[in-house]
Amino acid sequence: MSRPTVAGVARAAGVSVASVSRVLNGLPATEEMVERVQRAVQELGYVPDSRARSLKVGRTFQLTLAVADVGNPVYVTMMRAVEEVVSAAGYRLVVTTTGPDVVDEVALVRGMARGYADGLVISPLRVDDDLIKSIRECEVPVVVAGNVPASAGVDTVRANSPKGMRLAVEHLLAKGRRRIAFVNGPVDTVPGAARAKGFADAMKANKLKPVAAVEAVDFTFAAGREAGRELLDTLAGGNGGATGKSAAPDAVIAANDLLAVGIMHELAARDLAVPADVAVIGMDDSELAEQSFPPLTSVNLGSAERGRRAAELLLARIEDSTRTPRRIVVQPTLSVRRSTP
Amino acid sequence: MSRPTVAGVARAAGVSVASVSRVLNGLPATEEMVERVQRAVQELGYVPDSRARSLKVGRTFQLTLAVADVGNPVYVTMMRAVEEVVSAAGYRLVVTTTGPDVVDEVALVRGMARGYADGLVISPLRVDDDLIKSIRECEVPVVVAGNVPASAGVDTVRANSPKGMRLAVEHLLAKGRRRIAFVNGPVDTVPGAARAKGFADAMKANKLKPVAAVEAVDFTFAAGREAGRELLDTLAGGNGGATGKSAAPDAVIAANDLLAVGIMHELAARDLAVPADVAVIGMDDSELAEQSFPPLTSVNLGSAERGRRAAELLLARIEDSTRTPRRIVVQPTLSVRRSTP
DNA sequence: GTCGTCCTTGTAAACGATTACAAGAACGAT
DNA sequence: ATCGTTCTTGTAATCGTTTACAAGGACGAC
Repeated sequence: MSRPTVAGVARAAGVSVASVSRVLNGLPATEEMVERVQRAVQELGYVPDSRARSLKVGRTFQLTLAVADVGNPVYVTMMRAVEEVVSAAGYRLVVTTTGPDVVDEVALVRGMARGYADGLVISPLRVDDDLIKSIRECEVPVVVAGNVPASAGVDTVRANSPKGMRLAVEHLLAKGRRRIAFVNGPVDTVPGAARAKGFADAMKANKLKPVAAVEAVDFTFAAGREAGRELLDTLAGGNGGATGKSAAPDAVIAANDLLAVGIMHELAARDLAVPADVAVIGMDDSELAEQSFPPLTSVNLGSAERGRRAAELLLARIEDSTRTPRRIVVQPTLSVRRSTP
Repeated sequence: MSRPTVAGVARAAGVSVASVSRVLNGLPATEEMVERVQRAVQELGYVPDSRARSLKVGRTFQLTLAVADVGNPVYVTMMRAVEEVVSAAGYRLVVTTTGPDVVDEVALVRGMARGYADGLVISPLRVDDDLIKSIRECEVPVVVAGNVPASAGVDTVRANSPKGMRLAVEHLLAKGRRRIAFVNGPVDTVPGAARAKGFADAMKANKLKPVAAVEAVDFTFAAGREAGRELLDTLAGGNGGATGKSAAPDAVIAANDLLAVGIMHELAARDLAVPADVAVIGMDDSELAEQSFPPLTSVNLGSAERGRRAAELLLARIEDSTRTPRRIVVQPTLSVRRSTP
């Protein structure tokens, strides 16, 4: 015996399919009708088929959140915020992961045309014209949690990296650190580029020259550790053979928390104390920042708020597809912990 | 102009809808037919509607992975493994999160009847008869990544917690630690219960008495920290007024990595050195274990392999729904890092 | 030339829901 | 008693696919 359908319920209740559908959707019906249908539904254990329903009504009541890397704790913060907003609005949230390649992101956005969900929040690492084009042409509303050109004409919620960088640099400066190094992620990514520029500007504004800057191969812990190694090796070498503390920076800023934690491991391996010898600042202020040891001072780029606002933007656009695109930028704060003096 | 359908393509190509569908699905057709249809598809930018398709064929080519807490790094390991297997088999993976309540899990499993996906991998924290019943009656195949009674008759892949505990205890013993404390998660959860029993058995087998055991309110970092506080306070009090090191355990085993890291923070706050004063062992061997400082010795309960096997089991059952349920248990190993001597 | 076979293509009926429209019932007002 | 209004219910069309079935064409064998 296969799954009951609305027709089966109708038969069991001795009413028409239309009536069944009506009581199921809370449309007006007599008490007796409601009673009979609900009894039949109970009896048969009927559950409506969402595919059929969404085919007819043109909505799935599902929303998709696409992130590049589930291993990056900044996304769990964002995910929680998005989940909260969309579930309050009666949507299911499904999460998919795209990986670092822009082509996969384009494929995902194009794929939305298949009708998987009513909307998409995407946080792309890399952005190119193809991706922007696919977003503009997407069948369903898309909001970008990240930075795309205003000319793209899409809803976005982004962080203010430059200001975040300024917070970091000035905090270090206030603590008397001036030999500041920077470990970025890949500079061909959107956040990587933004942070590179933000860091350069912040340093210039404070009349500082970076003691070194290295680019990790991605935004992961392993890459951070490797970048830390490279950073410290280079510095030791550049000092004409001097080794160890003398040549080391007295502070390093990392483009995200995973990188920062990787760097702290490398510092520890070289017996450099954090924050006594080297202060470390991360970015994202993810759960990892408080879990790391020492707890990591981190620039809070507002990932929770970005998630929340992105979700709200998406819901608003689903409601009214003609509204003019908004570009929200959320302001950073600094969460000071023990990795800085 | 709205989205093109197969009818639109058929009109544009001057052929029938059946022919369009056939070439789209790779069924035999003349070269010319294929040519014309593909041209029309290109021209109109046609993308098939997966809702309609799956309504007709009864499959969605989506699989769901449901986890309790996206913030727990053990799930990212598992998620990666599942993703790899299912995408290789041509399925999309969607991830949803259930929260800690069993009723939400039941709702999710029941909800699968709506046709969201062709199968489900679920890793429930808490299991009751309702949940088992819902799994057995589920319209789509379900495999449980976790422990449910054999009588439930469902495919499961689970860890061997008792053996894992034995690895942990014996490692500590080999290092000369005998004052072993245990921090568990909620004992009304499946992993909590398994680890409680595993720990007790392992201690007994080695003729040891636990110096203390506390139960955290959940499996999170914050709960670990709080449990660490409670543990150390209790011990200090129980020692008749003596404070600090003398009363402390010389080793702590935690039921997962998040708890372990929380405990390490509390130890640090009390100037207890890891591993010199207190050794710490976590479980799950998640990414957090290598990211923490000092890197955490952790019992690898095989989350990646569990994910992989669970996904394979699911695919196999989708293939053949009559096969007899399998119960796979994957064996633990110990990843020794610097939190133990 | 006729017939049978095989191959390609088209027509129309599903899949399981929602909903426009029509029909019937109930009821009060005239 | 008749009519009009309102309210409830049923019939049937529809969403965008796939696919069973039938029809037509090509071709070789007799």
